[in-house]
Parts: sequence; C-alpha cells; structure tokens
Amino acid sequence: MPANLASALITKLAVSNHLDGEDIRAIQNLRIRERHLGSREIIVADGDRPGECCLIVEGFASRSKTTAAGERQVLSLHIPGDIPDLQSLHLGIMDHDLISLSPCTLGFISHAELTEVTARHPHLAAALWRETLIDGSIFREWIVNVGRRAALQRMAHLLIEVHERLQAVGRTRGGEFSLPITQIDLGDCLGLSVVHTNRTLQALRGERLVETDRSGFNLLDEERLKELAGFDPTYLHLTPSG
Amino acid sequence: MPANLASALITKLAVSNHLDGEDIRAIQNLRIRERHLGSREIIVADGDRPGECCLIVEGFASRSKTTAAGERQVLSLHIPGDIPDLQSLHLGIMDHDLISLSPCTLGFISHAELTEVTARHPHLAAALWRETLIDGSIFREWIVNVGRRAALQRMAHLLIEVHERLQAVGRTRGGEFSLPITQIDLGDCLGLSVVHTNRTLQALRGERLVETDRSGFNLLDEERLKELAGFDPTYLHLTPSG
DNA sequence: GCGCCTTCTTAACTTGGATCAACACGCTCA
DNA sequence: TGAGCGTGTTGATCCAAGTTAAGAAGGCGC
Repeated sequence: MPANLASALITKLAVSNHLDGEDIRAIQNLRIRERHLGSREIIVADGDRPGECCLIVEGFASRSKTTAAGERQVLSLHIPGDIPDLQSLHLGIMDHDLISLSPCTLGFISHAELTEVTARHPHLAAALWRETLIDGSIFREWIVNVGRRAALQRMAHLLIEVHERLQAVGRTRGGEFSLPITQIDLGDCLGLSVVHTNRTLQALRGERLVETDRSGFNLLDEERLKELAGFDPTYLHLTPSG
Repeated sequence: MPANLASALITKLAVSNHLDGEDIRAIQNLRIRERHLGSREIIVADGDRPGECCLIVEGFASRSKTTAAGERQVLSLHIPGDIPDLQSLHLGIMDHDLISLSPCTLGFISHAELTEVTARHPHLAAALWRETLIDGSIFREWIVNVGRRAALQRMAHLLIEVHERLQAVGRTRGGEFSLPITQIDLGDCLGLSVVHTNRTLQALRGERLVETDRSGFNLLDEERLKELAGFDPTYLHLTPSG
C-alpha cells in the first residue's frame, strides 16, 4: 500500500483527534484502492448505494443537491484528507451528489473493511464519528451563512473557512490557497446568482481583501476579513479538545 | 428506571435502525436522569462543555446560533426521541444553543455511560452514529431550503419535514401535529423576517394548504404541499435500509 | 379587572439581489 | 485559424423580501 494514501487520512484525523500508535497502524493497514479522476467527474450520485467510501488524497471535491425546480445548491467543499461520503457507511442511499472540482487522487475503502476496522478499534471509530460530527457542525454554519449573512459577509466567511481548514492540513502559503472553483459554483455554495457572485467578489477585490484567479484565492488581510464576516472558528473543532 | 424515558429513544432509533434484543436491553439499562423544563429554557448554551447528553422524552426543542451581528438562525427542530446534543459526546465544546420550545421532559445520560455502552455494543454505537448522520442529512436539506427555495416553498418544505418526522414516531393525527412555535422562531428557521413569515403563512392558509394555531399545524393537503415544495423524503432516511 | 408584554397582523416604503441581455475573454478542438 | 463554448464582466430593470411603524389581540401577573 503506498504510504501517501493513508497518510492523507492520518494527517487530517490528527488535526481533530488524539491518534495513538495502534490507530495509526490500523489506518496504514487499510486496503485502499487508488483511483484518479479528472475535473468535474461524478464520484457518487444522488440515489446511488455505494459499497465503499472515498478518501480524497489530492485535489478538491464538492457535494451538491439539485431541487425539484432545478436549482443547484452546493452543500460542502472537500479537501485532501476528507472522506466526503463517509455517511454511506451507515446510510444506505445517497441523498446528494459528490463531484470532483479538480483532477483528484482518491482512495476507495470498502464498507466491509471500514466496518471491521471500526469494530476492532473503537477509538478509531470514535475519531471517524467525530469527523462526521464536525461535518455537521460545518453544515450548521452554512445554514447560518446562507440564512442570515449578507452577500459580502457570506463570501468572506466561506473563504476564511476554507483557508482555516486548508491551513490545518498544511496546504496554505500565508493567505494563499488553491481552490479551483468557478464563480458559478461559488454562487451555488452561497445561494447567490452568478451575476451577484461576480459583483460581490469584485467588492472584496476592490477593498483589497482578496485576490483571485482561476486556480485559487489569496486572502490579503485575514484580520479584516474575519472582522467583516464575524468569523468564530469554534465550529471547525480544529483541536482534539475543542 | 421509568420505562418511558428509555422507550422514547427505542421508538426513535427503531425508525431508522434494526435494533436487536441486546441493543434494546442495553438502552433499557442506561442510567437516565429525568428532568423537567419549562418553555424557552436554555438546555445547553454555546460555549458550554457538557458532561452528559440530553434525550427529549416529551416536548420540543431547537438548536440555534446567533451571528456576531446579532442575527439569529434556528438550525434544527427536535422532537421526542431525539438526542439533540449527542455531538457533545465527541466534540468538547458546544458551538450553538439548545433551547426548549415547550415544557419538556428530558432524560440526561452521562458521557461516561454512553462511552461505555457504545464500546460494549458496537451495533448500538453504529445506530447512534447513524442518527448523527441523519442529523447531518437534515442540515444539508436546510441549506438547500434556505439557499435555493422561495419563501412559500421553503415554509411548505419545513412543515412537511416536521410532519414526516413526527409521523414516524407516531405523533401525528392525519395532517395535524403539535409544534408550539412562534412566527419569530419559524422565521428564524427559514431565514426570513417575521413580517414576511407572517405573509407567507397567510398565503399558505389562503390556499387552504395549512391551518395553524399557537400550538401546532394542520396540513390540509399533503399532496399539494409536497408538490409545491418539491419534497423528496429520501434525506430523512426513515427506514433502516435507506 | 387592569396594565403590560409578547405575538400577530397590516400597510407603506425601501432595497439587496435576481433576471435579462450583451459583450469580452480565453480554451479546445476541428 | 477560426468556430464554438464555458466563464467572466457590466449595465438596466424588476421584484421578493426586508424595514419601519403602528394597531389588534391575546396571555399573565398584580
């Protein structure tokens, strides 16, 4: 098993959990099937009943849902170390889509393997359970974001969130991070139209708060952005005790 | 231990999980501390580090969050059988408030007790993990609701959701169910102002889709409401296989 | 029974963000 | 090399929902 597959997971879990040697050995012994995807490919679709979970080793993915009326809403953004469809281990049917945002290296782990390893390592099971709880915590903040923040604050909040999460796994350079997302998708994250997404982004650029290009973002003044968004990092639970 | 405390949990878990005799015995043997609360009391507050989890035996509760700018957003509504702060078992610090919506009977279970029982009964642990995953699934639908549905559809969707959940635990009479929520709180669920919440509710009443009074709702035409909201129940995962 | 407070309701007015419509700027691929 | 497509940008217009304000209607304590 190539070490880099498991190590993405270990790095990520170690952010929010105390892993002991036994946990780490158990992860390293997982049978992980490597797979490479291009950009904008469907990893798991709404209505599927997958038999394995997908670990992001390299690249970005998003979960999204489309209403009966055809409106799309992005539900979450996923970064290396995430297992965005961990829920399929315990919920039979997918209720949304999981799509790659960039070329990705993925590691697939069968449900059977995960069931066995979590039964044998309750502490590791708790760590994964904890990951799904943090997932939920981020969903809650997105409800607040979309429900109660104006466009500018909303966008600032999202960008800071992604930056904090990437920073925790060592994937930022100062305020700069890679996130190859179109304005269409960004709007779908924020519940905004493309046009207004564009205008809002320009406002942030005009204030010299953010720089963007097709491949990522550069937060020019994190302090002022956090102030603007009213950002409180508690909900990310980025320490094992918090 | 009074049977009714544990039985609320058993009823609820049995909706979405196959419980065997051993699981049921384990739940019945849980040490649950009964407590009664009035309406609008804080059960757990943002920033707390609780040492126990709270089971709703009778009554209703909501989770909510207030932004730095002072805007409140309700994150979820909880009904008998729910453990709305199950997350505190694995996330040290609360990132939102949990408040009673009505007079409540609650059952408190210590983290120590839950840790022990989940370690000894992996199948029960999986059932509880599954509950937190369903929680997350409902959060996702709320993101869609607030992000991409117009006020009328949004309100219809919420009312159907609560009806379906209450129906699953046998707490509806036809389209009628109890939910003693003010229009202020309803607006905070939907990301709407009180004034517009009132207008929207009147529109639903005018269409003869819904009747309301202070204590609950009566869905007069579930079919037409579901049609209006574009409701797909998959995300509630109300069967053990789904 | 009276006064107070919260919630509900309605009306008038404002506004943030949606929609519609072009055009510009790369890519990709023939 | 140039057609076509997806994305980004801008301007004009519209509208759903917010805001403000004020009265009505119920519950509750005294």
